[in-house]
Amino acid sequence: MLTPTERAIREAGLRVTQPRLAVLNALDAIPHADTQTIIEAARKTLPGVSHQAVYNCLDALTHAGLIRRIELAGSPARYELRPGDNHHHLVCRECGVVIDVACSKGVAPCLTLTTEQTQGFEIEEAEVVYRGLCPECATTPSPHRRQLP
Amino acid sequence: MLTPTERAIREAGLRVTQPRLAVLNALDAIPHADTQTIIEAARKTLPGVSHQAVYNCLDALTHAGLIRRIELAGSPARYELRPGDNHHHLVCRECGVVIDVACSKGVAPCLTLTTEQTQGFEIEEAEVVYRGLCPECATTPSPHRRQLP
DNA sequence: ACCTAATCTTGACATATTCAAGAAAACGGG
DNA sequence: CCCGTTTTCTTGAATATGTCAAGATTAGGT
Repeated sequence: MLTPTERAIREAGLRVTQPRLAVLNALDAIPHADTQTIIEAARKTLPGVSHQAVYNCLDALTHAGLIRRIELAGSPARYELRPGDNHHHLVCRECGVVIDVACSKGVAPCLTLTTEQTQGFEIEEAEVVYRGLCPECATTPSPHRRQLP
Repeated sequence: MLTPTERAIREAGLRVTQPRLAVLNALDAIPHADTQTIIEAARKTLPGVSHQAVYNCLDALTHAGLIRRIELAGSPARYELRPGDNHHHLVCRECGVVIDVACSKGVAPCLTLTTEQTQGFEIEEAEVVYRGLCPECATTPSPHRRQLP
């Protein structure tokens, strides 16, 4: 008998291994974790796992569609579970925190391009990132990151 | 008498320097150039310019709002001129080419979030990335990048 | 239990970016 | 036009993130 997580891995055509379970557990516990954080979290359940194994898992699980890679300016790659559900991200430009925001319109109307606009591209997905200040950074004067002097 | 480019640099509170002009010229000639490409292009007009100077310029000009940084999964940072005009990007997942696409709706309707959705964030901008295959990669069988075996 | 392919470990390597100290350049005032 | 102050650049090393490759181990079908 397989757990749902194990079943999902198998159904993606991948073998169920300790590093993969550790990575998925880490992502379940820490949404939008960056690579370093995932490595550290995975080592709590699987002490000696190599960083290379974690990179391999992240690549394999991303290609399999079980997780999704989020790349944001100025910080290492982050990953999240359940790429299928239709949501986007709010990113604080000061502290880098990422939170989910549901897409209010289902299939978002302005994310549909005309044939003329796509210029022959076959569009597969649209990704939206909202940038701004989180409540903490908006109220705190300045002692944060990446700000002009 | 200053050129428009020089005036823009001054009005941003920055000094007009050879490296900054070289970087802006490079970006004018090569839209969506990555850092390495910018360094090479800048050295055509200013032969010995250091990579560090180019990084400094890119940071300063980004903070000043004269250029915009675009970060895409798996490739180094890219930059573009005129961040103010309302457009988004189409990215080929095989060859990495980036092209502009105008936002068809002016102020895009679905990019407006409700107060409940923003959870206290002060949103400053929304960024949209469309991913897919460019015409060349869509018609060519496979000998490209980043594809599962 | 055995076999084979997939996956992991190890350690070096590659690439992108940042740090820090001194030298050079920009530009406002004399 | 030259000087002084401050910004910016050069140089060279360091850090961070991610990749490569060879051999050992493991998963899972038979």
